[in-house]
Amino acid sequence: MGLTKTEIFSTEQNDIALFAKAFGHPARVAILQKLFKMESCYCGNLVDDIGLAQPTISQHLKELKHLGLIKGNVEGTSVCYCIDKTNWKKMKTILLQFLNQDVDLKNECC
Amino acid sequence: MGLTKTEIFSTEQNDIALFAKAFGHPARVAILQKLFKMESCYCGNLVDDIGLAQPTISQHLKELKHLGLIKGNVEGTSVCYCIDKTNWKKMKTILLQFLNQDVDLKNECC
DNA sequence: CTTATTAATCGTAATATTGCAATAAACTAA
DNA sequence: TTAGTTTATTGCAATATTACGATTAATAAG
Repeated sequence: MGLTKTEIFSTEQNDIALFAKAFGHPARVAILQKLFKMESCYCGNLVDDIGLAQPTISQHLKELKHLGLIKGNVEGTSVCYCIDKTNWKKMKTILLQFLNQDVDLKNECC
Repeated sequence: MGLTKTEIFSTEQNDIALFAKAFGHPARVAILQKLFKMESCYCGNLVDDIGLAQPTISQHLKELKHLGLIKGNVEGTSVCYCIDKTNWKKMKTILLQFLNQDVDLKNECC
């Protein structure tokens, strides 16, 4: 199989999983952290900073872009990437609600 | 390859990725949500609630337990699962810091 | 036009993940 | 002991992910 049965889960559960999966690889975590620092907007900078080949970085960028977490702006032969603040906030709302479930958890059953 | 190059990333980046990966599947999201509701601590309840086979649920539980997010308590032939609040808080601290990076992001570069 | 630069895409190999049937293990009850 | 209950483990098939070399596409510079 290797095929997730998305149809048996709610939209919310699938959304949480999709966003979490985006952060489920250290390269994508590193890319996002660099973009937040605003020091390496260009794809080439990310390739230099992180020790992965250019096609690999490009692939990770594509995933993040597809999820809407980053935006890419073509400048000549370069592409400037940055965080999509609006979508980041939307994602945060969804994930924070999930992470903060423990606040109203009183007792542990075991 | 299919092999993540963990050695080129920081401990923090790998930790974020590991926890996020745990939430990267809707079945594990569903399991945790159920455990927070305290209605289905037993493995069998989870199997009934979520529409996946018992070995599959057992496997997801094993991953969550291995990460320390849940605890399992044997009661006869059953096993009662629940959230490990302490470790959940630790995980939250790490992920929240990552998710809240946008608060001091002033301008977008593109 | 030619060459250089930068990033995306293609193709492919290797590893990881998901899912379940079959089975085993551990305990309970009769 | 035997039969039933519940969960874990094993083994396997199918899909997904990760990574990169080779190539392509697009633009810039000469």
